[in-house]
Amino acid sequence: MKNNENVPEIDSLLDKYKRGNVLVKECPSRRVLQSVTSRWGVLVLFRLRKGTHRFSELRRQITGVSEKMLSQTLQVLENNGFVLRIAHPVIPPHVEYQLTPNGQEVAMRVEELVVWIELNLESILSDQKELND
Amino acid sequence: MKNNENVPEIDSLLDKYKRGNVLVKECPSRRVLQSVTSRWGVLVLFRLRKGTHRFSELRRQITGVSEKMLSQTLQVLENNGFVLRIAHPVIPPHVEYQLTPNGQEVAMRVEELVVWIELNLESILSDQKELND
DNA sequence: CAGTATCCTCATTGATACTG
DNA sequence: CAGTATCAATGAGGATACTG
Repeated sequence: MKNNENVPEIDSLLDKYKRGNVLVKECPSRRVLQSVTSRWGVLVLFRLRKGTHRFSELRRQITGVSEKMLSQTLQVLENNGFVLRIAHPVIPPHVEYQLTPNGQEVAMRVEELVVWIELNLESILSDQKELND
Repeated sequence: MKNNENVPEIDSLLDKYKRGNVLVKECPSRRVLQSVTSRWGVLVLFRLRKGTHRFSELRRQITGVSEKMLSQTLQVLENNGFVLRIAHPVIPPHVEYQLTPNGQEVAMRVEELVVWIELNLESILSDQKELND
């Protein structure tokens, strides 16, 4: 470590390089990207674009998701500041989830990707190669 | 099964519902979406937007990806018709990867998502909740 | 209703070594 | 160079039961 010169400019360059570059393993942006593009993350963001939803609504609308995965996914998105969790202090519990401003921004872009795929599914499927055994 | 009337309209409705709806578990579009938003899939698509690249180039540029995962990811994207693989019959081997027209379309949308995250990283990080132990 | 806790499985991933 | 093959480890994910 001592024979490695600690040149300020290099540190600064490295920081800049790492700040917003998903191609760099250590860059935080890659973590954020993964939370957004995670298996259930995409679908939750996509669904919340339509507006506020309760836990059980999301659970029913996103076919195949388990309670555990949904709750976990929502927590990650909440921790990243994309989803807002609003718990009404009533019995039985009533919790609503909605997008934050940043959440709106990413969800908008996620939606464009999703919608393109949905609309072009036939074209995509016809291009797919057969995977025999 | 016999007491379940096979009404054509219902079948047709079901088909339409399943055709391009990622929220439905059985819908092929969800598989396609996952291949695109997979851990390394996003990064490969993002990188290939810049143009054709060789295997080893991608391997070096996408920090942290293993040979196995890169090759696997490229195969999936190729099978879905998003990536074109061009192998030049020379020794040593020379293989290039580029986007297909459909690949360009998805990659464009992936890029918008990625770039937004990169540009807004600071805002996102400042919103993040602390996850102590 | 909206979760959490626990246990368990198997798919994804990585390290290493080898090949046309 | 551009992979494949093999094995080992991690963690994503599911089933079930329980709780404020």
